[in-house]
Amino acid sequence: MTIRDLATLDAWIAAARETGLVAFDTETTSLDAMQAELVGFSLAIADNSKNPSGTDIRAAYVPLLHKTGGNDLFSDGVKLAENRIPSAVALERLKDLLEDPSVLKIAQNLKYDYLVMKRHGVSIASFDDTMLMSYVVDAGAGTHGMDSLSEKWLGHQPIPYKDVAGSGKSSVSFDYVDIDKATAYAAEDADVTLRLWQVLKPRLAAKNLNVVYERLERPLVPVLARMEERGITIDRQILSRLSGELAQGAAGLEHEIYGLVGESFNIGSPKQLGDILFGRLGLPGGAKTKTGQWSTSAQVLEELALEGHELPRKIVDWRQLTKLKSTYTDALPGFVHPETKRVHTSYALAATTTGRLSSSEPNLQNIPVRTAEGRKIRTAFISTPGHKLVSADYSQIELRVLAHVAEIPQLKQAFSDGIDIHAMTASEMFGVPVEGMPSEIRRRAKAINFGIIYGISAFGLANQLSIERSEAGDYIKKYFERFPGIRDYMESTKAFARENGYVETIFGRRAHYPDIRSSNPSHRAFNERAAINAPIQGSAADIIRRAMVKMEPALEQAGLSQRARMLLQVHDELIFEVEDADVERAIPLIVSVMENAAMPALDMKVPLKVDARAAHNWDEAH
DNA sequence: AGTCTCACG
DNA sequence: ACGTACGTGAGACTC
Repeated sequence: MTIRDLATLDAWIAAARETGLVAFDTETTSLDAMQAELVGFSLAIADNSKNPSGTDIRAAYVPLLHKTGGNDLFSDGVKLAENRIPSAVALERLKDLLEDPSVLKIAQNLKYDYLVMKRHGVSIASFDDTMLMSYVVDAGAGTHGMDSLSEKWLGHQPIPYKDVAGSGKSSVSFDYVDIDKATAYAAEDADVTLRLWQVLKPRLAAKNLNVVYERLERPLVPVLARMEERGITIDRQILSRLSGELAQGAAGLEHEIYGLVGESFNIGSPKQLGDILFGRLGLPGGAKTKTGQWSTSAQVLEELALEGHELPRKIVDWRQLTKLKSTYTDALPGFVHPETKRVHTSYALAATTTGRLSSSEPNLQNIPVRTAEGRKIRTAFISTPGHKLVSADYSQIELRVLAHVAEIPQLKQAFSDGIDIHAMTASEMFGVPVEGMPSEIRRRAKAINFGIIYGISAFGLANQLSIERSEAGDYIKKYFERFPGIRDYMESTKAFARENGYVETIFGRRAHYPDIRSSNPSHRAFNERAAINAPIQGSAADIIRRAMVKMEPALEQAGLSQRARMLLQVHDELIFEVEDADVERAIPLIVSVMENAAMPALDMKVPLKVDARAAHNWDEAH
């Protein structure tokens, strides 16, 4: 039903207070929570007040800002629908409900609604998120959007959004959807959300996953919402200047490439490039892509360059410059918010199989760092006047997790003693002293350590080091002789995954691998490597999640919460904006929270180490 | 919409 | 004999 008068809204809110829980959903003008205007909201209530898990659910939609009428009515072409509660009044009532800690609010992807409401002055307290509940129960087994959850658990397909607002060019924002259609759609969403909660709540408990949900997932929602809301400043002048330099560099290379080839073509087209390199010029092809074309990947081109060809190097360089230009210097300014003048990424809490976050629109977890050219992009991420950016990152967190979970004495000892872990690995394997270790030996040991984390294969290691597969196989054999506990750990992880269909992190988070028993050997091997990696990557993800949850209370207690603000997370790194005068005090606190993030719940047998520094921009802080 | 490539941890 | 290093998101090209 549609709620159009205050008395009815009050009655619904009173009913929600009776049962102590209400499903809630916002309807807005944008998928981007930082841009979205609230158009209306829906509520769903389990009617039987003595039995909130009952199936007797009613749902309603409260329109706030729907527009109506045609171009003939007003010069601006719109008029607010009249048959509704004045939005300021409805919002006031809604605020009372959402901020009431004695009523559990249930939403699907709550971070979105949380941000929208926060921007309207409402701070939601006491909530559950069905998307996160599904993620905790089923990470790796499908997506966690409402439509797929409804299909999966309720056998019901909700009204598609495009049936309400249209699609493509003819689509309209939700404020132009008529109220009856909006009600059918929005009320159903709240209804489905409540039903999903009723299904998922007992499943969380049955699988003993409440702790993961309550300590690693749910409390992160407001933390991430605040980070997204704060955003970070970028210097558009720096990006614009870099863009010009990249354009010049790319144009020069383009000219040289056409000169060497003898004609112009689209260098950005892998198809055309492959035809030129391996057809017209007759260069020896390497790997093929899955569609049977010659691969033109950087690795292939680098090898051709090593064989003395002049062209591939220039193509690699051209690719690098155009990548930096299109993905970063040209795209980032488009993400500057018109009002805040900052860039607000969006973090996905339920996107990865392992428990990592992901970042999008824009992705701020893949800002270049590995090349000098790329790092210049980081100089454009700056602190506001009177502040510094502080970057704090875990040192070797995944290898430390591996040392802990696999209980490897030499690794644990090396981390406790603060020894260079790759040099130690090389020393164990090749009998070379750590002092004066040749860099090439260390480089190989480092690649092996990474390979172990990824579920090593001779093929992958050979590829990485550009050596023969047999030689890579010898390294792996040697490694397992020196670290038999790693091989045991990998084998027992595989066995566990085969037996249970999932693996677990140190906090008990599960990552599912439904295809681990595939009869296709390569498919199965792929799942096995992923299953070996997941507890390591996922445990590291758990640890930084704990650090993020603990960070704000710790800053608050130190009186720094207004002066030191967490802005970004990049898997093993947290970036803060800190007032100049507080940097020296904030850094040790941040480091301490991160280094102790796994305690006291977990008794990590390996110390965690965090490096932190402050500077005016991200490049110098990192 | 799918493919290829490449940016990050 | 398979065909792969683990986890992501985005831009350009292609159909």
